Amino acid sequence: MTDPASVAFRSTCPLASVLDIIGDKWTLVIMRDMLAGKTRFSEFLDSPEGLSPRVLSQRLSFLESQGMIQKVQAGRTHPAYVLTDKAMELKEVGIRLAEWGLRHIPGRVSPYLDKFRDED
Amino acid sequence: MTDPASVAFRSTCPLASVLDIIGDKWTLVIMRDMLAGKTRFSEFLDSPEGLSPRVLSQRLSFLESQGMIQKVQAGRTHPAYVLTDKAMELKEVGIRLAEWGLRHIPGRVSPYLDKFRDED
DNA sequence: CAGTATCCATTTTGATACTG
DNA sequence: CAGTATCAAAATGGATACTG
Repeated sequence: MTDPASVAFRSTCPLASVLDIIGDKWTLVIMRDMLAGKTRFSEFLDSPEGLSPRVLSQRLSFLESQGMIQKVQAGRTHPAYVLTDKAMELKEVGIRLAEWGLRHIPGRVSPYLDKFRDED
Repeated sequence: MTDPASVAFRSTCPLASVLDIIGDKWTLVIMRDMLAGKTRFSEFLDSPEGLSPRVLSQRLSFLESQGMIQKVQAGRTHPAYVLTDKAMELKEVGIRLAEWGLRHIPGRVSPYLDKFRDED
């Protein structure tokens, strides 16, 4: 794996630094979709949140540069994006965030959460 | 930004919706400082990440409108901001994010993490 | 001290057209 | 299909002066 590209970390605080990598509204959504089995560019574009190809492309590149995802392309097939082990270590955090959302935000619906939990 | 903000949720997904509330680079940093015992406006401004009074004010108002923090003002004393129980339920998530940062981002330093862990 | 107001630069985004 | 290019619009941010 290549060295992660440098990020302009605001401090040496580990929490703030993690946020410098995944602290936005899109990154964990993309990772959620990967966890749900999506691998292709067009599949991510189809998410209900509706992100643009521009933003998706930017996030994928950045996440790859940070060693969070890997772009796999075998021959002439469609590229597949998969989470690295490093990123998978955030799965539990994602589940807990979603559970918090279910508890505290009315009207949330989660078809996949039970499935994710069971895989642990 | 004084209106009791309703959030423009992008979807009914609980994870995406949580990110619509705390999905940025500043919110969890402010909550971290509250967890560390800070309660006052000027204390938050002193954080090593260096946020402006403008951003701080915006985030505090929004978080209060979302029931994440409470502004406590007794008489003529300085206002104190404290996390609600609802927000405290994200403490464990914050700890896990910080631990991930310590493991995967070189050079991170965390004087308070052990303390936070012990309080659980 | 606790914020708010202002000004302005930078970033981010959306929509969409376009290319291999 | 998998992106990139482009352009305008909007959100966000920093710095700082200012008020009760």
